[in-house]
Parts: sequence; C-alpha cells; structure tokens
Amino acid sequence: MNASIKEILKDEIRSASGHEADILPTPDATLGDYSTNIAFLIAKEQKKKPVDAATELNAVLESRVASFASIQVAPNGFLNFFLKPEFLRQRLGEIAADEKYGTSTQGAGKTVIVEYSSPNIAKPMHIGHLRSTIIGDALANIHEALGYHVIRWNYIGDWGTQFGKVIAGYKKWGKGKSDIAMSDMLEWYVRAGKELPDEEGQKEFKKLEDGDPENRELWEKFNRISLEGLKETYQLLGTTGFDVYKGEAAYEPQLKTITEELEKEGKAKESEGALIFDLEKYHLPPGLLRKSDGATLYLTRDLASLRDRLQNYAPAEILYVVANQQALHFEQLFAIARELHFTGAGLVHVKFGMVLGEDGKKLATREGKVVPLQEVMDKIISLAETIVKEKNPDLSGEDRARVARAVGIGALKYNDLKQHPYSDIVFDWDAMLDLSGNSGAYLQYTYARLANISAKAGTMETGDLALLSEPIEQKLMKQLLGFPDAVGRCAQTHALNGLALYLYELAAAASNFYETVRVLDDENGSRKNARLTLIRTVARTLQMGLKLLGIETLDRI
RNA sequence: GCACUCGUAGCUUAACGGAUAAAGCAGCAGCCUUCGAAGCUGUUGAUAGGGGUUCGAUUCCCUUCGAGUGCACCA
Repeated sequence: MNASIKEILKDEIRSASGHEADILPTPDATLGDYSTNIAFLIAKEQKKKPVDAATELNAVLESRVASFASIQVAPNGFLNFFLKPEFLRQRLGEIAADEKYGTSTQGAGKTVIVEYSSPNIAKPMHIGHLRSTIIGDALANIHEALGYHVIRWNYIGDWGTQFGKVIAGYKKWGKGKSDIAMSDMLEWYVRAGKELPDEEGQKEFKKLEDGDPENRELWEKFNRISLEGLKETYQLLGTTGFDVYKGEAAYEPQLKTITEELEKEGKAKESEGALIFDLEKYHLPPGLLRKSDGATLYLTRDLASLRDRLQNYAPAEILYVVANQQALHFEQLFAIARELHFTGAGLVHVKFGMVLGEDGKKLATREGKVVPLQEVMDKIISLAETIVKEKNPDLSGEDRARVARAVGIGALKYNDLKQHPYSDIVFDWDAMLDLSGNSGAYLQYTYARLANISAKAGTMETGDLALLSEPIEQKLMKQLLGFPDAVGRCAQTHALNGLALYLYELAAAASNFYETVRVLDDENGSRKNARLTLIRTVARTLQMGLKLLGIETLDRI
C-alpha cells in the first residue's frame, strides 16, 4: 500500500513484458495521468512498429491494472494510464488517515553522514555559508524521512593558516582586549591579510601546530567565542541541531602517522620538498599531503576525517555539501580513497553554485566585502515585518514578530531551494523579498488559508469522498499521489528544487480550488466534509513538505 | 594552456533521453456585499551557432562562440 503508483505500474509492466519501463508524467492531463515509453524499447528489440508493440502489450496489461486505471494507446506508441476516480478517492482516504504519508522505510538500517554548513572559526558565517546550511539541513531531513539514520556533521574549519592570521592580527592590534567579539576576529583576519606579510600568519600557525601554549590558549578562546555565535545563528535560521561538531583540528594528532605510513608504503612520494599522492591514472593533478615546511594540508585532514567516519560510523553514504569551487579537491579525495581501499560508503560531493553580489561578482571575505549572515537575516526579517504589518494589521506585536521571522527566513530558504543547486545565486534583495508568486511566503499563505477554512468548519468528519467529482478536486487528489516520489527524488538527485516545485504546484492547485469552490457554504454536509478532508490532507502535505525544506508553517500569517 | 560547471522568454529560473519546452517577475485584459486579493482567471514571449548519435535531443557526443570556477605547498 506504501508503494507509489509508479512502482506498481513498473511492476505490472515488468511481469507483463519482462521489460523495465520508465513511468513518465504526461505533458497534458488529456493524455492521461502517467505514461510509459516501454513500447519504443520493445519495438526496437523486436523490430516492429511502436504502436503495434503498444497495442500488443495493452492487451495483456489492461486487465492487470483494471482495478485502478484504464489504458489508452497513443498513435505514436505511448501507453497512457488514466487513474480511475474511485481509485483516487480510495487513495485520498488512505492518505488522509496516514499521518506519516511521504515517509518511507527504504533507508532503514542504513547510515548517512551529511556534512554541511562547516563554517570557519574566527570568521562569522557569511552569506556563502547559507547555501551549504540550507541545502544540507534539508537533505538531512529528507534522508530521515526516508528512514535513514542520519548523522548531521558540522566539519568546522578550526585549523589552518587562516588561524595564524587571526592570531598575528590579535598580537598586533588586539593585545589585552578583554571582551572579544566575532567582529574583532574578522577585523584582525582581514587587516592581517592586507597589512602583514604572509609569513607572519604562517609563523603563528606553525607555532600553534607545534603546541605553543600562548597560541593554543588563544585558539581555544577564539573557538569558544565562535561556537557560541554560530549556535545563535543556527537557532535564528531554524535549522536542526548537529549531531557532530568535529572539525579539522580534531584530526591533527593523527596526521603525522598517516603521512609517514603512506610514504613508507610507497603510496605517497616526495616532490619538490612536499609529499604528494600521484593521481595521474585518474587524470588528476597530484594531491598535496604535506608542505615542504612539514605542515599538513586540508586534503590530509579530510582523508583522516574520512577514515574516522568509515571506521566509527559505517555509513552507506557520505554527502559533502560543499561549494562548487572545491570540486577538484573532492575528486582528489575520492580518488585517493579508492586507491587506499576506503570502500563501503558512497562518497558524494553535493556541490552548489556561488552566491554572487548584485553586480554579479563573487562575494569574497578577503576583500572585506563580506555580508555577515546575521545581517542578512536581520534585514530580511525586518522587511518581512513591514509587509506583514501592511497585509495583516490585526496581528499583535508578538504574533507579528513570529510571523515576520517565519516569513523572512522562509523566503531566504525557499529562494535558494527552489533553484537547482548548481546555479549561482545572485544575491538580489528585490528578488529575495518578493513574497508573491513562486515564493516561500506564497506556500505559507496557502497553508494558512487552508488551515483557516479547516478551523472554521469545526468538524473533523471525513464525509463521503465519492462526492468529490469536480475536475479541480480530481486534480488535487492526483497531485497528492506524487508526494512520495517528489521526496524520494530529492535523495536520488541530491537536489531539493524538485520538491520545492512539487509543493508550489500543489499549493497553486489548492488556491485554485478554494477560490472556485465555496467549501463552507455547501448545503450538502457530506460533500462539505469530504472537501474538508481534501483540504486538510493537502494542508498537511504542504506542511510536511515545507518542514522537510526547513520552512515553518503557521496557521495565521 | 588544461579541467570542471554552465549558456532556455525582457529578467530570475524548471524540465528522470520522450509527446504541443514549464513557471514566477515585469507587461496586457478581467475577478473583492460571500471561507484571508500575500490571491484567482486569461494573454504576449525562449532552447547561443554548427555538426553527429537516436524512433525521439534543452538533455548524450564533437566543434565554434560566450560566462563563471579551479589547476603544488590557502581552506
């Protein structure tokens, strides 16, 4: 009963023809609800016309699916399935009763590690970290809904030469300062980058690596301050907490033995004073494991972390939600992992495009041109508040603040998730704050409207679903069937835009429904209740889908 | 130079190798004595150029042009 219509159709076609079919959406409702291209495959294999193959298959298939669908053979060879209204009503009844509709157990017993957000210590999160956090959080939600055991891993950037810069900056300009804030650390980092020679930062980092007590103490202090700031940001952003906060520094003690072992086994070799892992057979540039001054690198630490994850968590999959720019790094990491037989887990770089400024240029920390995430959130919430005040003056101060937060943060997240992750996102306030059309606020608004109708009805009876016969009602019932597929596809493609689109289309059909059908005025009580059942089921599906995307719903906005 | 990611309507974006390329914004034309107009309905408008593979190509391959991002001691 949990199987989607697509799976059922696939199974039937498999037993009827022995072929693995693609079940496709139809371009137009007049062509049915689902279609399959199976006839083209058979036609090619058996050298006959697609229409003939389709007709032959139809003869066997028709009776097998008769309980829920009828079939039409299109002149060009497609087989089109029309779901029967009784079947749709029956499914609506089942879905309405299934609080967990959309979830599955396909991932039961499997662990997935999702690494995301991963900000740098000593620098506040900026708009660039937003995508990793939003996408990663949603992907983790999706995998949980599919029954996987998910480990949300924040791989903090708490090690590296950048840290030396902050320390060097502190020693130069911040000595004795008692109340250090994140902004101070950023200032030292930026200023050190501009005014101090690179060697200064490298020197301080080397001292830190060698265990210098003063630098060690500073490192711990900066870490503490940063983590507190980060947690506040996550709270406002409304993301689920992390299971593991384990950064690069945690692997520092193992790096020496790892590199030495690799060298001894002949897997890594010295070149120009540095230790490299040759990747010529993968057509990749060599991976650098150790600098000529003996210090280790990002790749070395990632390798140690990968080994840790495989040994201690036995994941089926590790998703690295990290920007496009690091594509080469991950190709190298994955290639090395293969060479070292680090097997057992699927390694996926879930890459995403950059966040660009309105001028279309990259937003970079080094030029000090960074937009702090906190500032972005504050601004969007305050702008949302202005709109809420205008659209719904009845809301009191406290409610209004809560709505503004949900709408502002929702807009920020939806604006990101509705796009394919590969696209670069232009950070355009106007587009972000456009609360109409295909936007987070539209979905939240639609949900609130549905919730409102349901609340006013004051009854929870199911009614007679057989009375749902309007085309728009049929359409809504069909759309509800697509939810599990939309969720499942997110996990397959590691992209969330499909689910965002699905929810938008569901909301649009729901809007159309309540604008054209007066639900509460209906004199036929049984039909009224049936429509309320439909409305509640759609509302709940919207709510669950938005929750998977990390977006809050409210009964009144 | 090499590698990767791209190029779709005026703008921002969709499309698991499938049928007449789908939306939002902007524009135009309608809809508020009735469940919330942050809404609904209708409408104008596009696959960078050229080859190829395929029954079928926005999707795969080659090529030209254009954009972005990487490419040994940052992360």
